[in-house]
Amino acid sequence: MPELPEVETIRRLIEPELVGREIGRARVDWARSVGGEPRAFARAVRGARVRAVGRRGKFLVAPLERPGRRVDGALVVHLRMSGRLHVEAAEEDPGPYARVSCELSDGKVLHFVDVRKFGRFLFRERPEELLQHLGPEPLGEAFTLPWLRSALRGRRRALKPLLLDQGFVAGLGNIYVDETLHRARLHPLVRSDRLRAPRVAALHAAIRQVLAAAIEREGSSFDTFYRTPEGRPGSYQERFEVYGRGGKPCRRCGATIRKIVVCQRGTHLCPRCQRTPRSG
DNA sequence: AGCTACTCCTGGTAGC
DNA sequence: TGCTACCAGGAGTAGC
Repeated sequence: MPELPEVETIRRLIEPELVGREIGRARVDWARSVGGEPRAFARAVRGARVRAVGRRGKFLVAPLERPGRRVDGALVVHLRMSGRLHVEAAEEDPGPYARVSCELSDGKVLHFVDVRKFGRFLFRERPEELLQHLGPEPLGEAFTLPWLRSALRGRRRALKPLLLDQGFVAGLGNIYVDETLHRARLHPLVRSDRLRAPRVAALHAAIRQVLAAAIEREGSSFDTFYRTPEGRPGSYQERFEVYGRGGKPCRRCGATIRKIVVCQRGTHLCPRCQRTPRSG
């Protein structure tokens, strides 16, 4: 599902399609996608100009310029499980799952397509309020090794749920947590405050390496959901070491990859590379 | 503080 | 073939 690398790929590809365009009429086919008030949403974005398309964690944030309005505000988009963004010609059919469609001043239309309806396509006068709970960007300057060491020590939580917690670090999801933990040779149930310094360094490096490599390959597509806005699948799934590889041999040691459940999430690991918490 | 369960949704698939 | 039951999955919320 779209995690940081997929969202960043979408951001890079869609930004030139949106920056400088003015939003005209907005059509909302599923009220909850815009937070429940279709008319208020349409009124808020009408006449707004897109200044940029940024990313914070798994959120896309597009600051707007709204001449004559009290506050400029921003579009805040979260794709969750199945959300996609498409910029298409007006006569193009976005299909049955288009939840929000915004006409653009260049004649095209921005469609928010979301089969499972978990995603959000919101307007916020103060977008920072929605984002303030997020932890540091794992590829940003604040995510340093000393920060991670002290943050891990300050919590007493299993690594997997902690890394999935967007308030701890922003942008990791189920796939990249599993891949990261395998790379760092850490079991998902190891308690955060029990990690020794070399393991913390391995985790810090693994998070950055996995995310950077995935962005380089335009994210991962292993089902029909994720595509770049140009319709292309990413290719990082070809590099998966554990995710979706239950029953197959670990490429590093040959042991059979196991699939277990941790906090209601499918969790993939190599029992030899990633020793259980007890055996350290 | 951290855990578990529950909710939101739908397409896909397993089982009959 | 056609039906039902169940599952995945991010994140917010509630209760313990």
